[in-house]
Amino acid sequence: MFFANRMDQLSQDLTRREFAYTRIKDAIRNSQLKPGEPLTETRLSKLLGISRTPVREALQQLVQEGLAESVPGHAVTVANRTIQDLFDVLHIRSLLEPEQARLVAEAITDEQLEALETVTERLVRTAQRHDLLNWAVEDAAYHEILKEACPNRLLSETVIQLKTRVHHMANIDTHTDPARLKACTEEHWAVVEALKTRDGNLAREAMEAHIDALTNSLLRRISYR
Amino acid sequence: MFFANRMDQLSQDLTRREFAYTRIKDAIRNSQLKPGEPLTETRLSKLLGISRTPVREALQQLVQEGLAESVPGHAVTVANRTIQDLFDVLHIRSLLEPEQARLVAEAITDEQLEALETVTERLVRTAQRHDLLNWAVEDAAYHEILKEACPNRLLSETVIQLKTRVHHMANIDTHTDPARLKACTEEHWAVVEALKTRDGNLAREAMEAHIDALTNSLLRRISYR
DNA sequence: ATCTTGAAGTCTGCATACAGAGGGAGTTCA
DNA sequence: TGAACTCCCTCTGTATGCAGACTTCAAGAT
Repeated sequence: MFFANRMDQLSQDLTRREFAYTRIKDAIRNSQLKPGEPLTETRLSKLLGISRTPVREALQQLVQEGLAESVPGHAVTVANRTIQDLFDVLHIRSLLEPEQARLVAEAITDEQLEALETVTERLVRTAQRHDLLNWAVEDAAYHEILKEACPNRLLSETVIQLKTRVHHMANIDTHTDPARLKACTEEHWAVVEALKTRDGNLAREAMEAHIDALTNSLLRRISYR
Repeated sequence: MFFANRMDQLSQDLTRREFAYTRIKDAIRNSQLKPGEPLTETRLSKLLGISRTPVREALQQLVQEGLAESVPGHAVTVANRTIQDLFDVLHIRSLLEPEQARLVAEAITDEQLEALETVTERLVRTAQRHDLLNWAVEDAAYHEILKEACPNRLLSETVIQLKTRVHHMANIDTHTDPARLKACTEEHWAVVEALKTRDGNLAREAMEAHIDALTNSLLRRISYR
């Protein structure tokens, strides 16, 4: 279960709420908690070895982030996302991320560029091993750097929030396809290369290409069903 | 204070948490709670006549929506937004809302169009009276209809979320200028007219013009300082 | 056979108790 | 005078208690 080693709740300087939040979120992401499954406060608090209060607050946060759903006066359940939700997110990302790339290109520092290259190299390595778990971790780091480098922080935060919203669908997502994962990583490289030129339009186009590729891959995937 | 008549907490079928949430949010919006002001749980719970638990949950929600800020192990404070935040939000809106308008134009029903006209008429009336409070209410209703009519719900929800994030800055916003309020309302009309043609591009352009006007008005306003 | 009713158990929403952290005033020491 | 320390008070984070709502399942009524 997702509380395999529950001991780290004290070793970290996390609050119990943050502890519960990350554990439950991870469990949703790797499908240990399945869509539609009720997230009973008592059950979770027992599993996590803490009281209901921080669990309850963690659940509230998950609901607001769209990973869980709450019917008033009823148990919180794991959100049941559809393919359409994936497309909806991609559509919004296609509006936001190219512009984000443009802004970043015009503001990124040398250190940030370097960090971005390091992370992208790690993306390549995890992609080669088809290590989806760590690929996702590096992808998050990638976006974190973009967030730092983007003058419009809210824009970056919105992008990240959108991505987490459907992150637990990674298994239906394009990334289950090894070839697609490789291509996706190359697209990341292309964006980094564009950022290095500090040409806003180039970066925007590279990111547009990336989102388009994601969308097309997903379209192809569902047409095969 | 914002708890002027605390009695309606029972008359409504709201949970205590929702009650606290709306009260505190309204108080932030009309500046009864000022930016930077600490939102002590005990104090608020006494003011609202409820216990700390639902207040705490309401505060958490406000923090996640960006209306309040939380330093771990420290009191939640009212968010201190800057003019730059307004511009950041406008920038994102300029990316999202025109596309939303396009999607809505291609999907809106006759009934929704009618409802939109009704609301926009009310916008005109409140603008004429310079009734900022009710103007905001109607504006919210306007966006609510767009949300219903938009095939990409998440897009609409993101827009609304962005707007609420800086809503409490309405006093610095363009709307304090009567002429601007009138123009803004006319821009709403223009969008509705475009939607009536069900021409996606027309609607997109009308919305673009609206956001541009908002941005320019804000730019002019701050250059006068 | 189906609908109604009801009783037990569970769960949420809320209140409250408690411990530890943090901040401030006053005091002590340099 | 100023720096540091201590005590006190308040506040947050968390645990737990309690009441009402809901579910469930089965027995009884129609």
